[in-house]
Formats: sequence, C-alpha cells, structure tokens
Amino acid sequence: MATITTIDGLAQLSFLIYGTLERRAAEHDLSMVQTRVLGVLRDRRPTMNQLAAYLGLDKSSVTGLIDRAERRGLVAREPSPADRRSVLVSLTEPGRALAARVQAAFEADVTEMLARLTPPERAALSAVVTHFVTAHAEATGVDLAAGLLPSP
Amino acid sequence: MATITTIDGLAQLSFLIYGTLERRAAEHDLSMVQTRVLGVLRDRRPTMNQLAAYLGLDKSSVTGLIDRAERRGLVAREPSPADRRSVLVSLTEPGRALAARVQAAFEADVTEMLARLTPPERAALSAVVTHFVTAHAEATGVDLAAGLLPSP
DNA sequence: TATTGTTATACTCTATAACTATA
DNA sequence: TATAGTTATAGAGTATAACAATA
Repeated sequence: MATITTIDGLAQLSFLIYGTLERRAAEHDLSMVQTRVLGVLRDRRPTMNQLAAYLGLDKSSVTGLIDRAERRGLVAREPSPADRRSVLVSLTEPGRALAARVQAAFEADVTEMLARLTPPERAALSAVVTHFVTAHAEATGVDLAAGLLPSP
Repeated sequence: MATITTIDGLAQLSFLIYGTLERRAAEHDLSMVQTRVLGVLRDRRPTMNQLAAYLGLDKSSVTGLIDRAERRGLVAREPSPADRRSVLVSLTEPGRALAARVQAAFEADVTEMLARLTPPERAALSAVVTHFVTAHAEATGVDLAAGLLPSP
C-alpha cells in the first residue's frame, strides 16, 4: 500500500487509459496509428499532406499507412478537383463503422472504471480534468478539440 | 468552447501525459518500449523470460530489444548462476543515468502542468487519481506498483 | 520431455532521399 | 522553381515457428 505521488498517479492513469484503447483497437486488428487515422478522418477529408500534418508524420509514412488502410477497405483515395497533384482521403462506410465500434468499446471500458468512483469523486474528476486539459490548451495554443482522437 | 465529457477529458489527459513522456524519451533517442525496459530494470534483474512477461511481449521480441539496448551500453546480459539456460538482464550505470534524466524531465513537465491548477484543484486531482488507480488495481488484481513505468 | 533463449522470417511503422507529375 | 505524392531504402518493433542448449 505505497503512497503514490500525483505525478506517478497521473502517469499510471495515462498508461491505463492508453492501454485500454490500444487493447480494444488491437481486438479489431488496428494499431494505435491506424486508429488515429480513422479518428482524424471521422470529420475531415484532408489531402495526404494535411493528414501527415494532423498525425505529425512524414508524408512518406502516411503513404504506407493509407496503402494498408485502403487495402482493408477502411479508407478511400480520390483525386482532388482543385489541384491535380493532390489526393483526398476519406473514410469508407466500413471504416466509419469500425471506428465507431472501437470507440464504443473504449467508452464502455472507461465508463466501467468511472463506476468504481463515488458520484462526488466523478464530479470532482470531471471538473479538474476539464480544467487541466483546457488550461494546457490555452497555455500551449494547441486545442485538442472533441472526439476520440483529437487533432490540432 | 465545446463541453467535453469526462471520458473525452480523460482520453485527452492521457494522450497529453503519454505524449509528454514520449517526447522527452525521444529527445534521448529512446522509444517508449526502450523507456519501459529501463523503467522495469530500475529495481529488478530479471531473466529474459521474466522481462518479456513484465513487458507483455514475446521473448523473441525482447531478444531484439535487449540486443539494441546492449549495443548502446544501456543494459548488460549475464549468465544466471542458478540455471545455465537463463540470462539475467540489468541496467548499466549509463542506462540508469539516462533513465533518471528522462524521468526528471518528464516530472518537470507534469509539475509545470499541475502548476496551472489551484491548490484545491491539485489536492482534488491527487485524491481522485489515486483512488481511480488503486480501485482499478483492486478490481483487476493488477498492481501497477510505484515508479515511472509500473509493471505487474 | 519441457523450458530458455536465439534465429529466421514476415509484417507494420517510421524517416530520409530521390523521383514524377503538376503548379 | 516549388509543391504533392510515391518509391526506394534502412532501421525499430512485433509475432510465429524452428532450433540449440540445458533442465
């Protein structure tokens, strides 16, 4: 029954939540980066270049990522009408459905974890976490926005 | 100024903390898994097999991981006196020093984030996070124990 | 026979550099 | 010339299957 510091607790909490999503994604043969791709595309139809910026990856890495996702039928490439050099990437219906399944399973897991807290604890956690995240967003200028896999 | 749910907030918080560690580790040319290896070895001298269990990886994956860490002088292999099939893995002094530097930088980052909260908020966060993590440990039987990179 | 660790092989993920096609 | 995307190549990380040495 060791006393844990706030920092250790936050680190453990992060690994716990991150690992939960990773496990649920793996159940559907999705890596974390493929899961992020689906998350980014949920409400966007970016070019390959823009997608690389969202993911913080080199464009050559994204070529392979989208190759594999397209081979599985999760995303589609289309030529951009505006610029014949560009390629637009979007989610297919199976891709959208898969993303929804993973997100639902993940949310169920976290809901179950939250159920172990008392209602006042849940309220306190919600308030502090919200402030923590928004304060960080303001301080750094990076808004994580809403959704499973936020992006700048 | 969208309202975020507790689940979204927790997910964002987790990505934020996880990404912070990942960035600090990368500054020292450490991947997350190599960082976990150093963390596990901080207070253990396991066999390859035991290390694989701590990391949740196949033993063949750990062979390559330790090959690369050993090549960098961060860890050392020794024959086990107890069983001539076994190999004991331990941190070298440079490995220990590197792990300490990464941990210190990470803790400084999180401390800075926590400084954006009020003292009562910090106290509330600490209490709830501790309960969250310990409640999960009790419910699942997995004790994350102390330290930067907890293991079963 | 069973276990420990390594090797062989295959695939994902990542980056750098060079290339093609457009702008 | 500059930009968008792909290809070539190299290396880390992962797993499965086969193997050698030891128990």
